[in-house]
Amino acid sequence: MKVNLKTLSESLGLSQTTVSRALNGYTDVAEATRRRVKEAAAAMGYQPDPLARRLATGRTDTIGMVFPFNATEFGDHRFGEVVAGLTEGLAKHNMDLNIIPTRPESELETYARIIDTRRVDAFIVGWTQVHDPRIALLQRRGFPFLAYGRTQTDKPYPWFDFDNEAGARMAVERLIGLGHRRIAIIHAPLSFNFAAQRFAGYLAALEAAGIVRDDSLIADARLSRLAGYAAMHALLARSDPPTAVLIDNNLAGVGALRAVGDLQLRPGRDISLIVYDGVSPDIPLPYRVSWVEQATGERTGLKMAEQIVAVLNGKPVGRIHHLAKPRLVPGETDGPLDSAMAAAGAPAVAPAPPQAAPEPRPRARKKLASPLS
Amino acid sequence: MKVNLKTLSESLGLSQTTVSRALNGYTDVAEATRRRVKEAAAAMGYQPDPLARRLATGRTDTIGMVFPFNATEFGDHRFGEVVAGLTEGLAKHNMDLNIIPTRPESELETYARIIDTRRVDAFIVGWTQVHDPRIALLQRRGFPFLAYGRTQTDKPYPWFDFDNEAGARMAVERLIGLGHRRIAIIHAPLSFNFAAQRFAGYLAALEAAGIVRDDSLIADARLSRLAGYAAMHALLARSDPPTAVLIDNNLAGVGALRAVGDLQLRPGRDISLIVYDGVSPDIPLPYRVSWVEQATGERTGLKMAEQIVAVLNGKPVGRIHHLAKPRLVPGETDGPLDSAMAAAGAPAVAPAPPQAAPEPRPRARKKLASPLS
DNA sequence: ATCCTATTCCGAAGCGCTTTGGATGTAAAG
DNA sequence: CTTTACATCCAAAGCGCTTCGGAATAGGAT
Repeated sequence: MKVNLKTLSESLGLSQTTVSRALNGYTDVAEATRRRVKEAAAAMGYQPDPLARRLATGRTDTIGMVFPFNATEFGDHRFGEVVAGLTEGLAKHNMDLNIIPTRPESELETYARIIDTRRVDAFIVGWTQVHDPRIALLQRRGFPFLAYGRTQTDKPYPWFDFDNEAGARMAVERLIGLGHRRIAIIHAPLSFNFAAQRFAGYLAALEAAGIVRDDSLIADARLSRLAGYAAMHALLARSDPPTAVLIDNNLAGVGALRAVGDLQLRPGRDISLIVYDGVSPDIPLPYRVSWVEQATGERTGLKMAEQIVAVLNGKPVGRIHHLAKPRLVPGETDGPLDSAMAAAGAPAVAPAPPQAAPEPRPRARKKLASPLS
Repeated sequence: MKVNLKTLSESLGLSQTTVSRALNGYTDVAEATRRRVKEAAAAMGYQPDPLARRLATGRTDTIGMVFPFNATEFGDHRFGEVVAGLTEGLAKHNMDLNIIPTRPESELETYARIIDTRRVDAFIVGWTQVHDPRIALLQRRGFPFLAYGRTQTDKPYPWFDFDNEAGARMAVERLIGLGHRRIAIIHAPLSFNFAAQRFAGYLAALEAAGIVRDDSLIADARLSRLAGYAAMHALLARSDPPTAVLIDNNLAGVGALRAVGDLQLRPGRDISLIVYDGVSPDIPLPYRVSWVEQATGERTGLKMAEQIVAVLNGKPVGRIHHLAKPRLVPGETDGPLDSAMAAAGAPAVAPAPPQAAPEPRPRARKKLASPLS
């Protein structure tokens, strides 16, 4: 049978008030009583009805994360880690994370609906844009949230972010240190906060080294494997291809590495590659990728959980910031310019691509039939 | 200011009861009154508080889907489609879908917790196992759910499923029709309902054609790209490799195709491949994959939404079933056995793999250094 | 003996909605 | 003119919990 506060308190000979307060850790209840109550509650399997509790307190103890579903993959491999960390971190505070799916075109309406129906206490806003309408909405409505990635707005707001600019800069500086000058970047749309920042880091590193920016080495690519593939393909098909490339996200990174492989080039020797954020461990690759590592997703999630709790506890939002420092993890996909040069001068080491008759081919030169048809 | 039933009804000079009933479509309120109420509600921006409504009705209008997060990808590309369809279908009934993340090891506890705290009206249980403890739990607790994929249990329960056996059978029959005899399968762990069914279809097709089952052509692979890659690699490294392979899931499919590519073999000529469920459109591939198509994820989701609504409306669960028929979509990755034979006899057309000296190589024979270290 | 101060407990009022079981008024039926 | 039958509307009782504002009891201080 259903045991609620009423039955519990009656069976204990106490008032509902006292039982409730005992269970919720108020100090105005004797320790002995509290123990009795707790034991009885456990014995009878009492579980406070969260619906009732919510109505009474106005809180839902749930954090929302609206997730726009397109028909492709459901986020990258980092996303899963972050969610896992977030879940765990929130659990410590007896809170739940809810992922609320939405069609991409009605994302804003979904936010509005969730706010109106008070289904969550706060949001976590991911994949922030430089100008983010979701954050504008949340600020206008005065609804608590934590931005996962910064954005541009006058009003203060709480955020978690990585030092993307520093990370990209480190990566490019390393490539420069290896002797590279023709350094390309494949970046996600610059409307994304992270892409804009990483791009800025790329430019800063070049400028600091006195390398003039070459716009033809800058490839704007959608956030997808396919786009990364196409972009890398295009870069390598040039008559004067870059000797090094920074790919600013792991999805495009997978595609870019694929393109390099399809062209029979060997990363680290024929061309140097650094992938921001690495690639999913579930991608079969014969080498370790050089990458810029951010804090692991789990740690990120845990930290964000703390932050969102702080937000809900009324800590001034202008004070809730965390900037995680990235780290460069050298792998086998970057190397000194010399080796690339040597390779370029030497006879073909890499065999011809499939379907093409073998021929000496210093570097990818001819435009191969693109798989993207 | 906050407008609730009380203020609304007072401003209208009506009772809360009438306003509530007017808004909720009861027939015992005059049409004129209903109109007045609705207009006022719209004008004042009245939104019934779902928390209060839930407490009163006991329903949450939310369907839950607990999702175990491992640190890798967040589901395959079909998952996103299904969720999208589900969301849309539920929206028609003013219901929401909630994805509830959990650590894989505590999945069952998460179910229990959600049930205890009555956060959702019903669950959708995905990735069903042949013997599924989650379904056992839900049945024991008498909690409504819809299984996405069948399972083994005595008690009747509602499910949505694909005719996996027929699908696999069709695929293998096609390969047989193309002349193949040495047909391998790379399958997910058979504890998965879909894998067991597809495997059964594979065996049935072989048997019907009088081909003796060869256990060495049966590869058990985790549900991942990497596992598919390794499995295919192993199959092709044999001295007597198969001439055709059925891969029973799209994740392993990507890996398998990758392995074939890395070995410089051309699918459809050197070896025939059919991937159950196709591969993500975001994978760069120079050919169209032959695959077994199930209903699109969107349609699947929509159908499931209807089903779960039926469950909640009390339709007998033993009557809520849907078996979707798969369809074979021919692509370029399968072909007649002859071509494979011809290729095997002819001089090497495919160049040697990178890092290995070119040599005539009829078919993948020597074990290449595996990228999986 | 009286007054204070803790300490511990509890009555009752919500939170905002749904729903049961009438109450009221009006028109059709007898 | 009284009944009966609808058609409308509403008072009040929950749903199960939290919390405000005391109340009661027991010591200690005066």
